[in-house]
Amino acid sequence: MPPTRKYEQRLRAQAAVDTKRRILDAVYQQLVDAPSEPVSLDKVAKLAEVARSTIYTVFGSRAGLFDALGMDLLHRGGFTGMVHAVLQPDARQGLRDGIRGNVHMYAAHRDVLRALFSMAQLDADAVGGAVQRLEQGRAEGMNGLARRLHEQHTLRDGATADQAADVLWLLTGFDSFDLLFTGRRLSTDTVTATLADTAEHALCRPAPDTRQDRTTR
Amino acid sequence: MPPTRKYEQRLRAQAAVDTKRRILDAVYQQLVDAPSEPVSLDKVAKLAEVARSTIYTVFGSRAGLFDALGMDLLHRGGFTGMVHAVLQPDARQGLRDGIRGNVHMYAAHRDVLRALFSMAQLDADAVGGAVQRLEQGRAEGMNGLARRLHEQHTLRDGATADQAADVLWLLTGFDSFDLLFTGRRLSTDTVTATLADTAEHALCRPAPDTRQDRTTR
DNA sequence: ATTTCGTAAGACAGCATGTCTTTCATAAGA
DNA sequence: TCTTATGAAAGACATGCTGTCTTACGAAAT
Repeated sequence: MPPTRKYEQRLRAQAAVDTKRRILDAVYQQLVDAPSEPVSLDKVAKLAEVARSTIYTVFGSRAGLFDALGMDLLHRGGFTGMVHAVLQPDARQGLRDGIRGNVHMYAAHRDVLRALFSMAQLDADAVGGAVQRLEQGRAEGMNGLARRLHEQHTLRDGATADQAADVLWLLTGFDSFDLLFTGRRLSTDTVTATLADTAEHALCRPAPDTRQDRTTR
Repeated sequence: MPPTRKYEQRLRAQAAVDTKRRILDAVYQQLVDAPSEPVSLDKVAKLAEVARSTIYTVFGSRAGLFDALGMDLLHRGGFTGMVHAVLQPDARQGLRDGIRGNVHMYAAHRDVLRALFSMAQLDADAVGGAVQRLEQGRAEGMNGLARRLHEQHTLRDGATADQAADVLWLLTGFDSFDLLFTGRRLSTDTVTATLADTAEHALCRPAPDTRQDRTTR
């Protein structure tokens, strides 16, 4: 039967939010503690001090849980600041600041993002649409940046906006970051410098004033 | 008790090799048919027309199977030709030919390699050491190429051999290929051109004669 | 003719997922 | 204060996959 009287939540709604948080934090922690072994909801439930069935009532499914984790990172992980960095008036500076912001964000959540991206590759609907949405936003951002680099006559001779979009898409991807960060054990600053230098040399005409070679290792 | 008399295989050894082949082909096929859903040994066994237990007696474990698949690709996938491409006298030409060979190999086995690499990231010992060995070979190859680019004075001013090795490592990775090939739906030729152009502009002094901008899309 | 070994067939335990039902405690409404 | 809606716990259950083990057969080698 339908509810016979209205019933607005106040305190208990907050409790529900807390439960959600505890569960999300538990998955996050589980991935940080054991980055390269499979996550079972049983462990997550115990870590969050929650019944395993509660995960299902709150997130609907395993995929829903990881989808929520992705959205959580998207909102709390500094994505919005990065978007603003890319959108600043000077496209060339936007390129560098965007890459820097990107790398910092990737580095801060490396293990969790690695798991999310790999899961998405391996099992299409294992993480809901979180990764897809995230990547689509990045694609649009890089297309826009490429167009603005072109409009501001920053691209080198022979480079088109389309080509620039491809290269930017490549160099701002999580995998590119991780290939250098984890694969070559470079610091975040060195990764930033490497990616930014590569992008500028590949796409832009020689800089008028800025020195663009990384110095630290 | 130990074998009481010597017993050399001839015909049956060949049959064993055939069985092994059928199983490896079945996993390969399974990954090509359903690239983004988990593989169960049950399906593989049915596809290979083999008892599931046979997979264990032949490969020891699930990880052993995928490890063998990786080794199989390494030997039959054209890796050796690629190594020779990189090692030719002219380092700069080795760079371009190496990238071209790399991309062709990645494209020919895209789905299977995607699965192997993602599995390796997600679960450390899910594919044995196949991916690690493969990647270590690539790392050494790129270190050597970077050194030779440096010795032949091909690197642009301000670029060191170490930096070149980092960038080459990045641009010859499977993930970089796939970011462009699958993520941007570029053809293998366009991916080759994009990666090679990016590498040259990022690392080399301006080419004396060769035109180095991709034309096709 | 006898022995060895690759393979089939299947039982079994362990673990994870997903669904469902029952129960409890607590805050909101009356 | 009394009732009701609801978040959450607890746990049973079916399903599917992995990994190990045992038994049995048939064909090739001796």
